[in-house]
Amino acid sequence: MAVSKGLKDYQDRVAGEKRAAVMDAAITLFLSDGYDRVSLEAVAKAAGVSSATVYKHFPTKADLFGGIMARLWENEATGEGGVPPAGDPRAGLLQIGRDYAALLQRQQTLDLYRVIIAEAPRFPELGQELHERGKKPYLDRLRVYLIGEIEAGLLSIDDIPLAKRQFLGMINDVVFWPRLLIVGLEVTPEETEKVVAAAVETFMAAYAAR
Amino acid sequence: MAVSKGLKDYQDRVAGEKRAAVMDAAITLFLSDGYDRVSLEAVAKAAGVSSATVYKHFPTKADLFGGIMARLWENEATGEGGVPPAGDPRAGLLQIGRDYAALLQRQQTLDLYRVIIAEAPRFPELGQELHERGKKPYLDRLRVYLIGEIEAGLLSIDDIPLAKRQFLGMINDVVFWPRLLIVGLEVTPEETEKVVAAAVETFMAAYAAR
DNA sequence: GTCTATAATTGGATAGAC
DNA sequence: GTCTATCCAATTATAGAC
Repeated sequence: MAVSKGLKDYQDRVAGEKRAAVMDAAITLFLSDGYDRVSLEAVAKAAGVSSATVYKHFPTKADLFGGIMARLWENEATGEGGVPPAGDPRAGLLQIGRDYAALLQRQQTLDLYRVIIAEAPRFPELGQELHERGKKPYLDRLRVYLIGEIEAGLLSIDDIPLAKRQFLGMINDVVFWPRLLIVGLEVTPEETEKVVAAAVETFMAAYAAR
Repeated sequence: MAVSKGLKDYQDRVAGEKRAAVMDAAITLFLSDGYDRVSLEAVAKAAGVSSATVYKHFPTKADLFGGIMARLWENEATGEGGVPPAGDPRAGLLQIGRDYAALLQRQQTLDLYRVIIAEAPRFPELGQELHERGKKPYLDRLRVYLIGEIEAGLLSIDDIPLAKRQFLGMINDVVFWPRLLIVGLEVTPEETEKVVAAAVETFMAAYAAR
């Protein structure tokens, strides 16, 4: 009994390790090559297992792909930074804008968006989920923050959802969007900082309470 | 002689028609399914020719894909509308913003961006070209227009390239970007108009000459 | 659970007849 | 130029031994 229990534990541990290895390999490959160009044999090879093992853990390629994306989002720190204190709109907007820009600057964010955009017609729930997990945390943070500043009498905003998107859009469209089309395009930290600061100024010009 | 010349003309005409049919079929398929999921046999079938004929006109699948994208851009009317006259910044910005939003609203624009973003790592020149052909005409139009209004003393802008991107970014991020992730998401004409108008107001708050 | 070996299908690309 | 028929490589997925 003790022996067979020990054996089972061992098998479970190995299975867990192999499963993790498969997922790690799949993440790397899917993010760099896209869904269609990745064969499960390539995943198996990169993970150091046989393709049959891959199929034991993930019935189909689509299941593997879907499982992986969920795991990637777990790793993403979404609520990082929290909501800045009210009282200084420029400072608060700068902080949120910088955090957002930092997320957009990561290579993994770029690869992830590229793959999900490509597969959105075939995996609609993944596109939906990336939108929720990627952008919404910042939209939510921004909403709470803006309401605070409005209550403090420092900002005056009619349509808050629209104002939020304007702010993030001014950043997004320079720092992230072009890099999806032009591979290898670099945006320097200085440029990023300039863009965020300019977004804050334009936003304040429109929405500062008079 | 006359006969063989007539025969050659006939063959040329047929070849041209088949070539056009192949390109039409390929456009439809590539835009809806993406590069990898389209087989050349499917293209041949949809075009009503054999796969060997496809290969006579386009040596490789990549050649076919590249040839098609170039043709799509020819069809796009890029400079439409021209530069609005200076004198009324709100009116001019509204016009350019509406034209831009209209381009972004087309299904074909969405499909094209999706496919090119997905293949940008493998076809870097296509991503570059889409950026030039898609966004740049509006950036150029906007630049010329803004300079006119600045010279007329109605706007005051330090960093024109940045201001341009802010304006288009405020539109783009609401009207286009989310639709790449959330398939089937509709943006109504009313919403679009509201977003464009709001972008104009925010822009004016920041850049109107005092 | 994991592996080796392989089945079954499909894809890109070509040879040769007309 | 176009077609039929086909080659060859790669891919998803499974069967059966350990």
